Amino acid sequence: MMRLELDFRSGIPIYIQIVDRIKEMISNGHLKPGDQLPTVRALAQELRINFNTVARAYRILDESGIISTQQGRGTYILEIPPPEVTQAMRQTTIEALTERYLADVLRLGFSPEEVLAFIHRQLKSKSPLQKPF
Amino acid sequence: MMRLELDFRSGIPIYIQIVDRIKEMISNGHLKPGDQLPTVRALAQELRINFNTVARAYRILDESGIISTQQGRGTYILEIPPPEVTQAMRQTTIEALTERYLADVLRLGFSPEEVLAFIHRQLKSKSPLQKPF
DNA sequence: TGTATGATTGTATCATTGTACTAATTGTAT
DNA sequence: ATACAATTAGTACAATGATACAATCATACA
Repeated sequence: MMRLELDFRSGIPIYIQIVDRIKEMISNGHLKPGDQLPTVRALAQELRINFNTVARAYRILDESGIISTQQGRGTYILEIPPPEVTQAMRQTTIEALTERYLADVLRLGFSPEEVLAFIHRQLKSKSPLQKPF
Repeated sequence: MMRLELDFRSGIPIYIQIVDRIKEMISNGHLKPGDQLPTVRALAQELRINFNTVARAYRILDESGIISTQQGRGTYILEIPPPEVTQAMRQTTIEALTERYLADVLRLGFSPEEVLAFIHRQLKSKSPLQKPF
């Protein structure tokens, strides 16, 4: 149960209200990373609204990188790793990733030139930013 | 233990991700004909997903003639991966590998230039190129 | 050997989850 | 009133999970 109250007379769209309440609950610790949010249908029933409205709110939060919605699984509050962690990961991770990538690709029989060509090509048509859960 | 990582936020269905990773591992020799894959339950537990999702991936690979799943016995890489399959896989595999590598690395905050520099550096220290099995 | 039995494997089916698309409703300016 | 845009609802769908099942294997024992 989600103790989330709406004001239907405020003129503020419901999906915005949901977004704001959930942000609040994360800020004040009522929701913690890893917590599962109610399903769109469950929360919709609780609030007596259509589940698509909840889905819209969830989508906004997802695009903001606050939650992770996964079809068939549910929606979860995202872990937000502290900056120093990601910074420490940066160096070791890129080395490991590159090592592994090159090993795999060379093992496939591609030449270094081909690999570079691929990198260049895909770098040009790149849409950035997705995070693993 | 199966080095197989999923991205629950990519929007790409999990069963598709599993199919792709296994194709990759076959292409680059990490999996060889005759090798037994993890049981649907074992892999599911490792990935923290439902075993039916693994089963779905295995079924697709089975229908593609890449693996053989046998009720009560397990699933195995087929002895003779169809040539046209492996050949076609080679291309899609490098594309998938590259795309995933770049996504990972760019997410860490590296610029395309830095990535290219890294690649160049490691390619130099990586002496001869190997042939595909 | 042969067979009984329990464990382990993949399979089938349906429920539950979020998604996509479209239609209806509501608010607001003209 | 009308038109337009934003919001909400209806419907169909795709992905994942839960549960019960069938086939095979491993083991013990006669």
